[in-house]
Parts: sequence; structure tokens; C-alpha cells
Amino acid sequence: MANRVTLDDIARKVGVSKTLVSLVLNGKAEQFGISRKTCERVFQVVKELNYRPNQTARSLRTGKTGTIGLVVSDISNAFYAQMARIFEDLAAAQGHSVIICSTDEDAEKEQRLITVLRNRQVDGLVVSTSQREVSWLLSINKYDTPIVLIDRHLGDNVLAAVVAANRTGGALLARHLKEQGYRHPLVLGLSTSLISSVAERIDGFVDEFKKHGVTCVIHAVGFNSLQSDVDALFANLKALPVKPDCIFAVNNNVATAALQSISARGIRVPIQLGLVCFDDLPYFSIINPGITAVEQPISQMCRKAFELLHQQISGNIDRSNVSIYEIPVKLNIRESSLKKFS
Amino acid sequence: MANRVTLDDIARKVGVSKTLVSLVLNGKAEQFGISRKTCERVFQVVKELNYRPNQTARSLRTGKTGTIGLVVSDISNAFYAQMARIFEDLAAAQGHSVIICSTDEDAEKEQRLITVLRNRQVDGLVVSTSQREVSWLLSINKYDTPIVLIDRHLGDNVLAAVVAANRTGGALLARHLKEQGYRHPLVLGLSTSLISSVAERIDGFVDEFKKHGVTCVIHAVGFNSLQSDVDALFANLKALPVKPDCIFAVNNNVATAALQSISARGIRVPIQLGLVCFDDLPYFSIINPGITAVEQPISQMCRKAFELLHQQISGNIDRSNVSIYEIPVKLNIRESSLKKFS
DNA sequence: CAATAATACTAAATCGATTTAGATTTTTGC
DNA sequence: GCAAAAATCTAAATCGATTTAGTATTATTG
Repeated sequence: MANRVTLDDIARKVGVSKTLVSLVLNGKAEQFGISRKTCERVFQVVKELNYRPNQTARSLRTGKTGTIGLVVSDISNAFYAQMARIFEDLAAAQGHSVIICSTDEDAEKEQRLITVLRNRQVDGLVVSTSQREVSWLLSINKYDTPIVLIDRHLGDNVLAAVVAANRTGGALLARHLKEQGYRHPLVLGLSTSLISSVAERIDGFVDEFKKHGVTCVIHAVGFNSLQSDVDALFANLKALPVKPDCIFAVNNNVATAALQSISARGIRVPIQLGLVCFDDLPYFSIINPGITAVEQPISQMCRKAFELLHQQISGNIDRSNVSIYEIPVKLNIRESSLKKFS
Repeated sequence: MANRVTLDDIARKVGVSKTLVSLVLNGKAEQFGISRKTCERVFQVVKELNYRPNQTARSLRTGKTGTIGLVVSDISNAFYAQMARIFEDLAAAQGHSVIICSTDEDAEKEQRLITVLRNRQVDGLVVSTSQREVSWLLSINKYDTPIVLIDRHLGDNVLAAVVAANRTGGALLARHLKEQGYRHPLVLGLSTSLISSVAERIDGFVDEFKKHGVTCVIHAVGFNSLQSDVDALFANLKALPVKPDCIFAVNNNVATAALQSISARGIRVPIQLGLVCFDDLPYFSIINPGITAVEQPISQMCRKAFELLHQQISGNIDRSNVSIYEIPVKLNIRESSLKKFS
């Protein structure tokens, strides 16, 4: 075996105790008054034998694994994939690793996955939760593993959370549509709309239209039957009491499904139908018409979440006094909602 | 702490040894002739105290962490994000977890990341490698950690690898373009074209055209300067000795960058310029024109790679006799290459 | 020069599981 | 009723690191 080299092997070869080797390798040589010469011999042998510390053993002793768990609904979704990459980089900068889990918006599956992560002794969790009540996560956070919520929160002052300005973003989209002359908005939501992010996007959107006396129709589609639900809706668009003149897709998946239907049916955007989306994707600016979207500040959200998690892990923060951090969003106006000018 | 419950706690409360508790929990009760009654009491107390085994301790003793490392160039790329999701599911089905690392096509970074993963005692590695020679990975695989390459291989009979039928896919695209009447193909490759997948795609493409006396122009762009390199190319298209009438993007990133340029310059596809891509994306079938693409069998590739890895991990296979598995691809013809009919 | 301090190092305990080797107790056969 | 066999269970070693509580040895000081 290339690496059955242990601390003992180093110690034996150098002719010192493994305590000393450990101290040297952990940079505590100075503190423990270990002579420069000895240090050098240790480093030399470490290099010679190509010693690599067994992280498992270290974790058992220290109680720290240098691993964080990232729990999202689906890592293959572009939004969470980007998030994963950013967390990976943030973690790697500290020599930490990330284990990623996809819940498919299933609260029970989420609990199973989090249990696995806890058994693996992750130092902390970043969770885009599908839970509907806070108690379970709260007790974990309180007694065991630090948790920071991302993208979705579970109400005030219970668990630290970093979210996009969902309500504001929804309102921005609504105001824009209204200014463009759209009057019959249809909100394409998810049947899991209890999750805070989607709910607030919809609230912000609906409230803004309501201010001007316009009522929104809300239609929910299933996370696991997205395309077929959306297709079914489009097949019956004309049968609706009021035929919508624009659509608000609450996330990038919904928007893509809608675009699929729109494309298949040859519906003309933005004339026949306006389209806006919460969450921006690279291809939205490539296609014709470009899709008006609210861009989420993923990088900022991740950095803040990571910072909060680290404060909790290192115990530099009072875990009972937590806040929801809301990061501003940006409206990218493109042709899909420009009724006036088309 | 919610979970400072250890095997000892269970043993003490039940009034047996921790050996027994461990045996019971690992399903070895029968084998060791432990009475039904005792088992039941153990299970009851385990549930009562909400015992969760410490995976770190278990890993140290058994030498198995139940973790595999997935090393790719960038997890936020749709292709690898999908891959990650599939591996996650495959691993989860066996109670295993996945740690994901992004190398940015940097061979040294890849080595650093793999070293971290090995220190974490991962049971195996699935790597879409950026290495240019096989020796380093080979020695790891031989003496230490099982490795299966995915998407890219490093030559015959050195490391198990699962790849798409890259050469065939390239040829399929070339034949199609030729049949459509395109005669001046430009290959948009990557400066990291030494990697087998890209190289073979290009080879297959170029060879097919050569059969019919057509020479391809090959233009490489940088992984870290994709958009600007592509933009620069498009700015000078006319200045090229032969103006291309179609473009072959060697992967989805390159295609998206090309589309960005195409869209910005108002180039008309497929009339002015045909476009095909190796690697299919959901949005390729939504936009107008749809993008002709070779679809990679990601799921099959992942399943095969996972199977191979598991054979290696469980020692059911001779590690020195390895093969490259090539999985068939599928050509999805869309409007972006239909010169004839447009 | 003895007492004290500083320097350089180490033995052994520990983290929480698994596993080996063996110890009891009970049952069975004759 | 007693040895052998079967049925249950356990003590202790182990994985490979970190950390606590020291121990020698040498240098300094009054």
C-alpha cells in the first residue's frame, strides 16, 4: 500500500515520539519548544515517506471533519449547481470539503439525508429546506450541528437564513409587466409553494398588481410532473375564465418548462404572451426573444451563508439570536416582456 | 448535546457489552447466536436514546468511509451537474455519499484535490481527468484508491474508463453537415484539446469531412477565457482565409458562448452559418432555431462507472486488466444545421 | 551549589466504533 | 450425573491521530 504510512512510522524513523511529530505537523513546534533541528528532521522524513495524515483518525479525535453538507432540492438544477460550485470554492479555501445531497423537495427524504450527514459528523449544514415547520431543524441546530438556511427561511428568529429579496423581486417583475401594459397575469407556481422563497415571490408579484386593481391567477404545477403539468395548462389556456396575457414563472425550471410549451405551440412572445422569470439563466440572454428575469445574487448569498456557518462552527456567535439576511436582486429586462416596443 | 449517545451508553443501559450491541446493530446477531430477546432490548434502547452511530469512528476501524470522490472540471457545468446528481443517487442507494471537486481543467489543482480526497479516505474516485499522462493516477489506483475515469480516458489498458462514443459522435455531426451541403466547417475546440474526449470528437469530425475532400479549420479557445476568445473569433470571421459556413462546438459551454456571439451579431442560423454541438442541453430544443446536438448517455455512463468502481472497491475484479467502455451517443437533428430545408 | 526555571521531549489516555479470541452458561447425550 | 456440544455473551485489542500531564536534561540565579 502506498499509504500505510502513519505517524508512528515517522516517529520511529526519526527516533522521536509520535506526540512530537504530531505537534510539529500541526505547527505547534514553537509553542512546545521543539528544536529547529528536530523539526527539520521530521519534515524531511515526512516528505521522504510521503506521509499523508489519516483525516478519519484526526476527525475522530478532534470531533471536526472539515466537511460541510449542502442540502438542496436538486443539484442538477442550474441554480443549485452554481451554488454548489461557490460553496466548494469557499470550503476548499479552508481545506474543507462539501457533501451534496438532493431532496427532490421531499421533507422526509431531507430528514434522512441530514441524518446521514450528521452521522458523518459534518461540521455544519447549509440547507435549502423543504421542511414546513421549524422544530426538527431547530433542535438539531440547538443541540448538535450548526445550520444555516439558504434560499428559503422558516420564519423570523429561529434559524439563521440567507435569502434573495424574493418579495421585492416579485414586485419588480409585476411593476414592469404592468408598465408594459399587461393586465391579465398568470403566476406559474409550484405545488410546494409553501416554501418561503416561492411564496414571497408570488406575494410580492400579486400585491404589486393588486395595488393597481389587477387580480392575478395562480396556477401550481408539481415538482415531479413539471413539464406535463405545464403542457396541460397551455393546452387549456383559452378555456380559462380570463385568458392571461403574461406569465410569471417562479423559478428557472418552471420557466424552461413554459418555454418548452410555448415553443411547441408556436405562441408568440411577447405579443401574444409576455413572460418573466424569477432566476436568471445564461441562455435567457441568448435566445430570441430574451427572457426578462430577476437575477439572484448567488455568490453573495453563498458567501454570507458560509460566513454565518463558520461563525456558528467556531462558536463566535450566539446561536439563539439569529436573523434572516436578505440579499438584493437585479431585474434584467429583455424582450420577452416588452409588449410596448414590439 | 443531542447526540453524545455512544455504543457504550446503549450497552450500559441494556446491561450487555458493547460488542454485543455492535453485533446486533450490524445484523450479525444470528451469526453470533445472540438471543432474540436481547436483540429486541437493544433495538428498543437504541430507539429510546435515539442512537446514531459515529461514522467517523466506524470508518477509522473498518477503513471504509462510504464516500466516493467525484472530480470534474466544473460542477456548475450542466453536463457535470447532471452527472453529480446521478452519482449522488447511485451512491445514496447504498448509503454512500459523494464529495465533489472542481478542477477548472488544471492538472495540478486536480492533484491537490485528489490528495485531499485520499486523505479523507474515500473508498474510490470517479475522475474526469485533466492529467496528460497516466503515471500519477495509475500509481494511486494500483496501490491505494480505486479509480474509474469518466468522460475522458488516458489510453488503452491502464485505467478503467467510461466514455461516450466521441469519435462516432463527431463523425455523425460531420456527415450530417456534409449532407446538408455545408463545405467549410470550423471546429471550435478548447486549448485543452489534449483531453481525450475533445480530441476524439474533433478527430471523428475532421476525418469524416476529409473522406470527402473537405479540410476543417480548427480554432481553439481557452477554458478560462471562453466568451472573450469566441467573441474575438467572430469579430474576425471574415478575415479568415476561408470563411466558414458552419461551426462545430465541441461541448455545451463552447456552444453557449458561440450562441452568445451569434445572437449579439445577429448572424442567421442555419442560413449564414450552421451550428452543431457535442452535448445536448434542454434549452437547445426550446430555442429557435433548435440546436443540432449529439446527446451523451450520461445516465448509462454513470451507472457503468459506478459499477466498475464498486467492483474494484469490493475487490471483485482484477485491477490490472482494465478496459475503456464506450457508450453510444444519439444525434438530435434540429434546425440549426438544416441548410437544405430552411 | 542548591533551587528554580527553561528547554526538549514522551507515555499514556482518548475519540467511538469493530473484531478477535475466548469465557460463561445451558443443553444434550449416554 | 457428567463430559461434550451448543448457545450466549464479553474483555481487550485495534484503527491513527490529538492532547494531557508529565519527565528528563540543561541553564540560570541568588
